[in-house]
Amino acid sequence: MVSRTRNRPERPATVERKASVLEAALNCFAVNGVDGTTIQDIQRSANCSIGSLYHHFGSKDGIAEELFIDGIQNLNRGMLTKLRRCKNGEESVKAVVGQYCDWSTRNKDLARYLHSRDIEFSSEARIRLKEIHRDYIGAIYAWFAPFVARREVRVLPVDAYVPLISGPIHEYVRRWLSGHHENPPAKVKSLFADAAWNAVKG
Amino acid sequence: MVSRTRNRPERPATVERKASVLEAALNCFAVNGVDGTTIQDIQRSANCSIGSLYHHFGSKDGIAEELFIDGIQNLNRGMLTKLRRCKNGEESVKAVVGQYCDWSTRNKDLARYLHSRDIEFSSEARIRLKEIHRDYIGAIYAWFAPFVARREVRVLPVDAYVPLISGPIHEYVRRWLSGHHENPPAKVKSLFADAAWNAVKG
DNA sequence: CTTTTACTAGAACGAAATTCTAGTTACGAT
DNA sequence: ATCGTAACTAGAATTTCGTTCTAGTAAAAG
Repeated sequence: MVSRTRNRPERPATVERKASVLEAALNCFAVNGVDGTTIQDIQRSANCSIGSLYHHFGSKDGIAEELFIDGIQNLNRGMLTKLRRCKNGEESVKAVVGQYCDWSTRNKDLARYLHSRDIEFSSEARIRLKEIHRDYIGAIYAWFAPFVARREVRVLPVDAYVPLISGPIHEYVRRWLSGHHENPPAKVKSLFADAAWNAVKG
Repeated sequence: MVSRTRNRPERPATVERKASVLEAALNCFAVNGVDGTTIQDIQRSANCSIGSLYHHFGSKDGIAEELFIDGIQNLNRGMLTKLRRCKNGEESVKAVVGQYCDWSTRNKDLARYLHSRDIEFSSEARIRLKEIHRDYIGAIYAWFAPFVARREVRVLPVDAYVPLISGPIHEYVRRWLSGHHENPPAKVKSLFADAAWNAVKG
């Protein structure tokens, strides 16, 4: 477990195989849920052996964790890239909402999986996730700090910004992903973007 | 499975036993997570036999489902009761936020469990949950309809109300329950209540 | 060319969910 | 009151499924 993640670079075949396993796993999870998916399902779907799975991921939860972490990082990266093209507080707040809509629509299965929280994370993975979250939130706050400083954005308890800006669209998307309502996020994007800006503007 | 749920009323001892199993299960889930809890853990903790568990609940997921459904209904009931004491749109919207804070604080383990989504629901349970949700949402909309009719509350796409009103506080509470921030919901209750009202007032 | 290490393979193992068989207890009908 | 039936309890037997283990093959390093 220790030696696997350090040292030598992975062979090209390894990178491919790991990617194909994660893809296969996501498909299985999307169809049968995490618990409903067996190691054999993944192994068959990825055309590899059990030994290979365990060599690369260590456990079933290991696969689930890596998929989860990759997904979060993909989402975060996209968000920061989008954000850094914005010129002011209003554009930024609205971009957060818009990007979340777009990403979730483009990556439905992955979005559903990230919402599902069906994974028993190892303590290592939990620590890793905390780090990722801390770094991400740090970058986000750093981006918004100037807008708050010049009172473009309202001063609030730090923990309140994310819920106020992203809470409604998260809730909407979660419901949409589980089939609760008709309109795809694109249809309500600007409504929620306006509401978010309204909630935090100075 | 079919005959169990119809026909004869349950004996008093049965009601007690089922309740004690659900309580035991919630404790185990809170400590070790759903996956980390074995049937034996529950069985020992509830002082009953494996046969008894399977007689009453059919499976481990059956226990998890019933706990989930009971929890949702408890939450819904409390919300409607609170709501029906309100006199106007503003009071109602703010009551939704306040009641959610209070309930989650009073029932931390259950709230965490409801947020966890760690359950593979059977199709029966999924249908049941849809029904419950439909009825609940129906009652909520019926309550708010008059306020919308007289433009106390803004006219919006139906699917937007819940996310706009409850989205932020849901997000906040979810983060609080998983240890992300300091302030208990009570501390930010009025902030989020005001924001919710602001988002939907006419 | 040899040695080492990454990687693949699938049979064997063990833990935990579920099923099965054999009961016991409550309760309505006769 | 007692008989028959269905609710309920019990825990051993079985099955399922994640994980480990042993035996290899392919590829890179020396």
